[in-house]
Amino acid sequence: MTKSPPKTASTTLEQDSSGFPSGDEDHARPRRNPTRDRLLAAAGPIFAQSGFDHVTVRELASQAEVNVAAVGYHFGDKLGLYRAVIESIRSRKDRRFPTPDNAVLDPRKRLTQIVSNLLSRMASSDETGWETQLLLREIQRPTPVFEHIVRVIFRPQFEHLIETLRELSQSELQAHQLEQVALSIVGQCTYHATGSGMISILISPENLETKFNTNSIVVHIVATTLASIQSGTIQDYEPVITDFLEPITENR
Amino acid sequence: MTKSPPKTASTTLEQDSSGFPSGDEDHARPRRNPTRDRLLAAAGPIFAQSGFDHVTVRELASQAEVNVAAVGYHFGDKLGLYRAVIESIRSRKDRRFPTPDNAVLDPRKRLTQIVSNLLSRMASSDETGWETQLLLREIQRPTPVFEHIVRVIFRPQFEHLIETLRELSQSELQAHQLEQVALSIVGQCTYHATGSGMISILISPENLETKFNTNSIVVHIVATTLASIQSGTIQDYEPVITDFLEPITENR
DNA sequence: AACCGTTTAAAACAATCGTTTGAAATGCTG
DNA sequence: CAGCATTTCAAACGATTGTTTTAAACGGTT
Repeated sequence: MTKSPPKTASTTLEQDSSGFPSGDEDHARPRRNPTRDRLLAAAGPIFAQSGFDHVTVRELASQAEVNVAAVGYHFGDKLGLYRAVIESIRSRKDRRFPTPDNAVLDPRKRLTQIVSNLLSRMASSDETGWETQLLLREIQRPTPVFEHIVRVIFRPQFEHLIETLRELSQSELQAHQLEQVALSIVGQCTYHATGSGMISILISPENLETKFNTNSIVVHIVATTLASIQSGTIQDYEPVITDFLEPITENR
Repeated sequence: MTKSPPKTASTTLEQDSSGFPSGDEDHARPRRNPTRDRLLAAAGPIFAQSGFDHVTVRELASQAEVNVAAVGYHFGDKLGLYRAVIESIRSRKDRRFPTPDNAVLDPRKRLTQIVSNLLSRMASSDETGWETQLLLREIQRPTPVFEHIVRVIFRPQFEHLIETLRELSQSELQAHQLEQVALSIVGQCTYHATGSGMISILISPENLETKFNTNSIVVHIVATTLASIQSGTIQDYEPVITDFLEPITENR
């Protein structure tokens, strides 16, 4: 009864559909604490590698060289620590890419840059890689933090990608077509990251090294994207394929 | 000591790097047994929905209305039951698609059929849907069965897709380019299946229903694929994008 | 009906999970 | 140094996991 943890546990029912600060709270809230920081720093890569469910608090505490009870004391529970990791990712991203309007660049080069950043950070688990991998795991197996992540992290990047595609298509594509192209890009990048285990079995080792490294895949994704959004292609093919489609599917 | 389970547990170290029959074993091995069949039938959709790790043997036994000990008795352990589910998928697939050479069809229509089958089976979890979803989970989080699945289930479909793309490209693309295009297709289908939760947040509800149903996505994927493999497009774009790429990435 | 191998059933097993406890250690203010 | 809040620690809690145990029920053969 004599103790008062700095953060209450998240066992209480959620009042705002996400356990994150709404923006108008006391700033500098994450107080400097050696064990708290050590735990927070160690938790990110561990969560990214194994996913929230498969990570044990004992593994977190062991890697951070703190006591297991430190998780409950500083973050309420395991999910609270996970939320703090997500928040650290967001604040770090905002600090590094404050305003993503480098609109002066050639849009084709900008698209290449987006894809390259996306894919290279997904590929290897280096310093910045674990953040992207953690977000990837959130797509594959959503936690209670999922919706919050999509709104504050994914949506801005998604709209930035769509804006780049809009310039490239010279306003010839409708909004939903731009969204489809954007999702195709993200989907291909995601697949090359999560499906690398299968790809390395399906592709011959020599081609895997020379033709399926990160740069080659970036070139392929950007090339096919540019080919598909150049004038007329999608519009020309759509009715043909729709004819193919109708006789083989019965529902909808 | 008086009992002799039909299947020994897989606790012994693996002798063949996969716990599956090598092909020259006694046929008709899966003997008819009501509780065994009931357990096997119930396990498939459950594994598909939650993944191997998150499924408890008590949930399996409860859904199948059998005792928990039946898992250990008939399949050795939980992984043995999972292996039996995989084997049932494979044998069922071989029976339904004995020889996939419907080469008389228009290759464009054949491609549309492949994508439509892939995507529609990924989308909904109906009778045939759980099989594809189980294989999807295997890609996202591989179990000890992963490599076996890739070799006996994924590789044939992958080569069928590549063969169709080869006909479409009229031998203008190299082998690795066909593989890249095939992976792009599979990647987009996979993403629309696994990332549906995120897509439904990013896309407006009206567009989600009219422009992002299964058929619309099939049309878009096939259209962009056809656009990218028509003569000259990839070859024309590759050097340009490679120039974009070099000044922004430093490694390799 | 008696036998016997096969199958089922309830209960318990050991291990591990997230979380909590209560006391000891620490840090800071007076 | 005394006093007190904060933080750390080892230990244990209750719940849940996959698996095993032991006996009862079943099914076919003699």
